[in-house]
Amino acid sequence: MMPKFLDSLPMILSRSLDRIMPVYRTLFQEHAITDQQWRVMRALWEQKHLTSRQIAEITLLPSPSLVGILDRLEKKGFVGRLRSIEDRRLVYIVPTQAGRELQELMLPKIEQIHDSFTQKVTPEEWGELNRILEKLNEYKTTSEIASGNRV
Amino acid sequence: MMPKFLDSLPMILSRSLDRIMPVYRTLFQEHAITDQQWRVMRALWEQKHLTSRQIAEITLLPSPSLVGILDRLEKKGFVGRLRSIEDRRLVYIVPTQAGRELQELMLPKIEQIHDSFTQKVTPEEWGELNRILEKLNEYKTTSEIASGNRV
DNA sequence: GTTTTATTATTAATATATTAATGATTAATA
DNA sequence: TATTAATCATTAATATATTAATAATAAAAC
Repeated sequence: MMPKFLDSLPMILSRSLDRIMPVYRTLFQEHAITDQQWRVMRALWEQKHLTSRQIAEITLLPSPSLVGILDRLEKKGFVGRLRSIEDRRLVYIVPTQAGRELQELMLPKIEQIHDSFTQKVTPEEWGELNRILEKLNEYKTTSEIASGNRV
Repeated sequence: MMPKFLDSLPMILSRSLDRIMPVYRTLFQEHAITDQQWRVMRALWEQKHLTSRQIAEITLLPSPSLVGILDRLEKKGFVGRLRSIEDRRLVYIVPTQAGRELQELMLPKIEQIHDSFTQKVTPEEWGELNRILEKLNEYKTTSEIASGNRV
């Protein structure tokens, strides 16, 4: 009855990420950027610009982290910051020419890696994975959990 | 044909973790410990002691991070460090009385949360999830990926 | 129109991740 | 057994995560 620690949801997901990320990271290192920095560049793909907030939502990166990540991407010359005129609270993040070139260079290989993963399972299994994870992601209030309700 | 960024394996796993961890974190915060600190305490459950290296393997926490995590758990009085006599390179991590009490206190609620997740899907789906993730975790050399082999 | 409330990006403080390197110790080998 | 190689915990340097707070600005309410 006692759930094995190693079989808990956080552990099985973390274990998968631990196995998967090194494959991507080899590519990232060739271009001297980090996982998070690539996430930002990838989000800018086919976009003229995005606000910091939009990038945080798309990439799942927390806003406070994003400040430093964008600082470093800016220093590397891959993005620029542009303060909005209509709403001066907003800051638009814009990929530079070098940023676009990096995207063009990396995206095919990223997709290649992605394919190498999806092709390890059948299309049905890939669909199942997404469907089951979505089901687990469904919102449940902490009060429900605290009260021990078995839904 | 172009895989959607948001549907990539790292993103779907990260998104799940982002949804799941806050549920656990509410409990962690009640006891003023972090995710990682709980992982260590949980690994010590029903163990007299574990080496730092063993804990790293079980918890998936990187060794360099573990040093600080153990420092803080030690300062909180939940674990102790014991240098091995047979092999003086080893350091045994031992839960203190307070550490045991924390485990006893938290474990039932942790299991309750775990159940609340598994019960969102059928037993078959839970099995499928684990099986599919295992399949995706299977090792593939970076050279295979670089060469673009479709296995 | 002025006060209040929300929103956006950011800072601050602490904890952790990543990669490479190091000191102490033990195992392996010539 | 003297040397070399491997192992364990740790440090160092940089990047990111988490939570709370703040400054600037905009929207809402009065």
